[in-house]
Amino acid sequence: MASSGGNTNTFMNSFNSNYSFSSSQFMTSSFSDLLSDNNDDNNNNRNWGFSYQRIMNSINKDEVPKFKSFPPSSLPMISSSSPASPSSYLAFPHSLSPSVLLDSPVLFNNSNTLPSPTTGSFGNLNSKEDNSRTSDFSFHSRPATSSSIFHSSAPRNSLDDLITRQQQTTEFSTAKIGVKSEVAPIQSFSQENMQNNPAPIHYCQPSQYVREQKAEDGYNWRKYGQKQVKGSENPRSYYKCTFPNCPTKKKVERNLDGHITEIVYKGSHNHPKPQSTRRSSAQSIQNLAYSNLDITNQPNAFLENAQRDSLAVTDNSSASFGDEDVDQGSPISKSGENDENEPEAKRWKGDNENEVISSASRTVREPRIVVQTTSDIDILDDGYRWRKYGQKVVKGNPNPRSYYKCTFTGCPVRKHVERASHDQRAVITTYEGKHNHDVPAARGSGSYSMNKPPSGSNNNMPAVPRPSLLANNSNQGMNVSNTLFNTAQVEPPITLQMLQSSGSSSYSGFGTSSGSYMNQMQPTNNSKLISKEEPKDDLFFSSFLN
DNA sequence: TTGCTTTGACCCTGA
DNA sequence: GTCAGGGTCAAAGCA
Repeated sequence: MASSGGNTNTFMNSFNSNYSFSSSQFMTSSFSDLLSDNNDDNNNNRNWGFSYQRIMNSINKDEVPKFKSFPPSSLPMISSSSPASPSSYLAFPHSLSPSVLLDSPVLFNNSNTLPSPTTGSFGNLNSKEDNSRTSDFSFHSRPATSSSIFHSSAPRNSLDDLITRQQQTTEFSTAKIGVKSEVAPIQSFSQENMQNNPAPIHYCQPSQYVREQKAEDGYNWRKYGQKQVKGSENPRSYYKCTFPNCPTKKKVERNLDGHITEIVYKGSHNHPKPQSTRRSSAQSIQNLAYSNLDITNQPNAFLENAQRDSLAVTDNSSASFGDEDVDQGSPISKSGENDENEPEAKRWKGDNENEVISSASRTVREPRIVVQTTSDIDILDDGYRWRKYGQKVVKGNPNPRSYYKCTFTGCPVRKHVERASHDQRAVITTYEGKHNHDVPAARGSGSYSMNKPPSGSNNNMPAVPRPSLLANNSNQGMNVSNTLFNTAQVEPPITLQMLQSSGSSSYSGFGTSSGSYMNQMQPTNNSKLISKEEPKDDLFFSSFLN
């Protein structure tokens, strides 16, 4: 954290996204063991699940493993055929039937599952994949997806409960934070890890992957282009929804192994999810998890569910869903409308904006799933509304710096966000100026005002709408974290790590200031999603510790 | 034959 | 005005 003179406050936040655990381990170890079970991988700056690879690579090839070396956590789809990073899998013992888990409303608590923003669903479980999973079932301890899927607030119990919670932890760890070496991860995986401890991995060739991925979210996509984006080894594929006149597109980045490292959705489907024969046997995760959250047809319902259930909305939820929701008064349904209201070029501008914003999230979640916003106004993490007015790669830092202005009329505050050159996991948010207004209230949520700092409080920093969990956070930390969170896509579930850390000072960065875990936990999508979640989690963890 | 992927070229935008 | 980069087009090839 640093101050750059005047009203400029620079904050740095560092986090580590590499936390996951083996279910097998989980099954045989106590949680305390899991908590204390460190893994050297954790010290390797593992950023699988980090689609920000290009930046990473450009930063320090020696320090930052490439995707080649560390397959990112993979798809948002729970598919054995998906070449998800081994590390991203949560293998279940034979004794624990996958089908049971899948069928368990507990495991996939629909209230907390979050579908792909635009598709309203996540991965599918193809029948053939089911076969492969019968003996070795694995879950993606995935980011947006997994988090969404496993992020449950409903009361649970027994094994499923544990698994679910553990999954939450996994997911959260993977997705969120950064505790890097300061905190012993429950277990961190890496490709090396997996090589040493071969686990059931179901790889498929990239091409195959692509094909299968087509229907993973329940929609049919046509690939219309592929590009090698600069600074990244990962080719980016462009897909269009094949439904006539459907404007939805998505960009998918895969690493060389074919693992999806990033998915960016643009627009929303204007049609029901096509019935697919492929989604059969085991039912797709999306069906299981989002049976009542199909935003495709009921976009508003999605957000409502998300809010009601304190769901973690995927990444740019704030920039996409949240953004659209808040900015335009009506939730998700706006996304598509937005597309129509803005010229294509501008929409893409907005997309880029999201790209930038979400880029940071790549460090914490992989792959990130972004619903492209069509608005060029973002409500970033801190509750204020920002308009991106520029982006630039400044000297000394290969990472692009996104520039934002507060959209409040007459407000001079600006900020820029960039990833630290020395540590791709560190995000630097620099604020300039003072807000001359209160935090704008989010439409329909009132969460902003609720979390708004008392008037007269230090207004240097954008007020951060964060509830109790953030009580210990400094504004500075919040700012940073907000940024991170905003990019994180998902409101992270509280994890065991958090529990552990909350009561231990050893967990540096947790609940403290910048770089704190707590900070990063702040939902990107603002308080609207966290308001109800907190109490639950508090109770949840309390009970868990007991 | 159909539908999809691949891939090089072109277009657009922003620096 | 130039250049770089991302997004899209569309022909060719494949299953």
